[in-house]
Amino acid sequence: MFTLSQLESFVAVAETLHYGRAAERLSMTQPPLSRRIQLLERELDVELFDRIGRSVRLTAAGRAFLSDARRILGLSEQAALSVRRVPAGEIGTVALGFTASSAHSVLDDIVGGIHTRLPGVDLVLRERVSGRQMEELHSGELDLGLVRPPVPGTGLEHRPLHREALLAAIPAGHPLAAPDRVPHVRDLDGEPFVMYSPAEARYFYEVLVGVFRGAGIAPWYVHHLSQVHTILALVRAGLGLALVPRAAEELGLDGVVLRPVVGVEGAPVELVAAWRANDDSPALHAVRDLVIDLAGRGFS
Amino acid sequence: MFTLSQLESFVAVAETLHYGRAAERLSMTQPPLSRRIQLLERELDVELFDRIGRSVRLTAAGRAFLSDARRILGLSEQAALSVRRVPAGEIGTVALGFTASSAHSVLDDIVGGIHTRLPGVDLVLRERVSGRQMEELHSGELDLGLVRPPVPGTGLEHRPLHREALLAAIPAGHPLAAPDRVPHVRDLDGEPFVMYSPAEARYFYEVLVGVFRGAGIAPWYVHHLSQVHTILALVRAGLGLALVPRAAEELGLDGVVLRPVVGVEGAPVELVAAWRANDDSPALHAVRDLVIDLAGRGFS
DNA sequence: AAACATCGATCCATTATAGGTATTGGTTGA
DNA sequence: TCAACCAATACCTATAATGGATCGATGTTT
Repeated sequence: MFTLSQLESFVAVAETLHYGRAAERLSMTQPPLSRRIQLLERELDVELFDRIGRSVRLTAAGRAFLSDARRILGLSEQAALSVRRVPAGEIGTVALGFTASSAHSVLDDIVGGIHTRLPGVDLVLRERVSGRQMEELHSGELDLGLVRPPVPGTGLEHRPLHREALLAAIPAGHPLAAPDRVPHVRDLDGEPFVMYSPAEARYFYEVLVGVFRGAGIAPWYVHHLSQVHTILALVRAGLGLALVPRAAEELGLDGVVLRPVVGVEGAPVELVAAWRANDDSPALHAVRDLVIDLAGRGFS
Repeated sequence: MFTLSQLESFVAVAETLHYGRAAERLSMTQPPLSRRIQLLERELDVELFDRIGRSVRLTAAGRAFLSDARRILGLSEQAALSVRRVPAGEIGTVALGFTASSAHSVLDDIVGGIHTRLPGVDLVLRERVSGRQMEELHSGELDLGLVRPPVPGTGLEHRPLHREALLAAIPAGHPLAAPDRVPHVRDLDGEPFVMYSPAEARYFYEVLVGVFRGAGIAPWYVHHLSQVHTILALVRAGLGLALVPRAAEELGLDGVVLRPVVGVEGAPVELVAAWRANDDSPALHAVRDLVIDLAGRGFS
């Protein structure tokens, strides 16, 4: 196989059609350049130049090979440059998992921020429930996950990103939705309630169970669902009340009123970023640092 | 800049993840292979492998570089193979000129023959009158021309390809078109006649003038045109008679009858191939030889 | 736990390759 | 015909690549 320096030499001679000047351009003397071209021609088993007298001309084969040589040299230069950008995290692929509920709050900002500040990073987005994300983080199918706590301490690191309040979702005509009415947790006691599924949305289920237990009440669970927009649809249909994260406001659903609830203060819904502790992918580091930085700024 | 053998070594180690086996595959011993990879890493200023204990793993940069390395090696191999095919004429570009009239006879066979028997040759087709083709052959804009004689002897070589008969084009209702009638040249004397243009179709003009002079007749030129299909359109419209090459039968125009004419025997319309005498392009040689070969078989 | 096997890195002597200087031979232009 | 030019050649030197022996570290076996 020929060498890249042979290609460089060939291109230089092909462009100058003068061994002396080509050698000068290559910072060498003319005799070894002649030898290099000869070796390249022997290697390819093809005449690249016509040496008629003291004039040098490309043969048809030389013309054909010139464009290939330029392409190979260009690719090589490109590869050398871009591989240097990998350890800086500017280039790479990151598989990002997210829960359906986080898609309504922080995902837009994260994807947008990566697109503008890490344009060389390819994001692969996968919607998964938190448990499945943990599994796939371990197996390597995911590099970074946006999950609900808790994160088991075996091989995964994590960091809180975001806390959200819970709001009551009330059908528009319902008495609790009256403008002068301030809903209280106790108002939910015994009421029909659209609950999260303990299997597919275990985190929300447990958060709500904790809230109800703390308040000493017991709503009447008429349905168990996992997706916020489905829950709101049932609320609008009048099947019951619900508690949903504040980000549900972004959905802008008519016919449902979202109200703070006395006794459900604070921001009990937490979102954390999780990743493999031993993952040394520079692109992951860059993305993770960016996500944490965005979280610190409140995901403007 | 790195070398291609460094890339080969890198790919071998990346695929085996074992310096010893990779060295074996490269027909060398392990120490110089270690050094090659180290030099490549120093050249790129990037760690390509993690040597943890006695296991070798690709880094993120190594994975990114692997695909580039494979592409560069593949291109190089491809370039080395294809440049060998150039001198055989199997690869290259040939600019082929042709007259409008030859498009109706031999061009299909030529283009088809090149496509099947010289699939690596790119044909650039240009319709030009014969005179312009000669100019562009000299200037290098064309490599091969399908022209009408004569070809001036300065720097161009040529070879006859094809001879064609002239047929009379007669409107369907005309007395000469009657099935039992055999047209004779003298029938054209003084008749309205759609003539070739002496400027744009000089060859046909001169051939017809020669025919009429030999027969001692003088048709009445009602139009001067250069394209066969335009001439036939005027004949169909009843503006006059015409003489056209037999290939006009391919046009299959209704309303016009094509008939042999007594006194215009033989095949007076000649087509020749012409090319630069000093052109050493292998692709041109291959195409020219193929065209001549096809001509010898009568363009089946 | 200790001996052993495995594997990549290092050291060193040898060989091969590439580069430079001087020169030749052929071609072009004055 | 002579001089200038240019690529090719010959020859020598310097640099770099190779291979054998060995080291050091890391798992593995008994």
